[in-house]
Amino acid sequence: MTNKKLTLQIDFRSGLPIYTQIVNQVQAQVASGKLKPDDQLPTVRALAEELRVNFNTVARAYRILDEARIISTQQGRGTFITEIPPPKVTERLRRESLEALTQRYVDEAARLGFSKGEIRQMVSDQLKGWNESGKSEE
Amino acid sequence: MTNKKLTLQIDFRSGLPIYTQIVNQVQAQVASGKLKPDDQLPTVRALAEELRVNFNTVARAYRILDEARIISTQQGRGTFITEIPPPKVTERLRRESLEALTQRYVDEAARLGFSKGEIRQMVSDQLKGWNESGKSEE
DNA sequence: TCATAATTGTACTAATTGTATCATTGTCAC
DNA sequence: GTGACAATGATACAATTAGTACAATTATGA
Repeated sequence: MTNKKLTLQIDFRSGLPIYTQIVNQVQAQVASGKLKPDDQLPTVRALAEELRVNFNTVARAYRILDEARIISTQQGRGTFITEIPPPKVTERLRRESLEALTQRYVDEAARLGFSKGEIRQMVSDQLKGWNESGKSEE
Repeated sequence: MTNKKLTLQIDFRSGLPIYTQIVNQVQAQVASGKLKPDDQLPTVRALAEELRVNFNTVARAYRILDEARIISTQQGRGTFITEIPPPKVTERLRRESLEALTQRYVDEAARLGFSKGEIRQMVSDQLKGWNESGKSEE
């Protein structure tokens, strides 16, 4: 399912900024599994109209969620839920997830005619230029 | 062989514009030798239908490839892979293709919280169970 | 041969979507 | 009251994809 209704309840008198409420509720729905990876969120304008707020407010919420890697916004395309970073999944699921991702990569590289050696070398090179701890939490 | 099937994998949510994905993959297949000089690519409309995108999106990709002298588009005739570019260029394209593909993979794995060691290990494992011969299967 | 249709890429425009910048409003400390 | 700051809104912009009309080439058939 790519497109979700995304039912949000905005309380205009709660004192909480609207964009914060949007952030919180989207976050909650992702956490609860109501929103799943690759689900497409409403456009900033559509959601804004539904909530009767300015679309910049929605955009602001989306930007915060994007920076938090919860969603991925793409100009001209739309906004999508990213894959859940596995914090609490089992080790087995974690492994399977990496396995699937890697298999897609290797298959694709093979399809493009690259050899084992080339692939191994390139992965090695890319990993070299990457500071392990820096999960880019800046 | 004049006409190729041109199997492309478009990921509509990868963040990369569709036309960019087409460019990258054609480029990679040319570099890898999977597509050879004088091979005819699908028409913009045919490829567009297959990929379920607008034909202008394919046309845009073709135009970029044309400007890069990788393909030659001829109004009313079709689109063809150009003569062999200098080996220097092919080698560069080849490397760039794999580099881009690998970077996407590593970035994604990193984003999901996997460590360098885990990634390296998984790639190594996947490569092990793969018989090298599959280089140019047709 | 010539006329005409079909095929193929091109050009221009429109629609959809998110982004950037600045203005307005409202609240709170002083 | 005044100034500072945060939240929201208004406006213009940029990126991507789609729609429509057209031009060049090739195929077809009288």
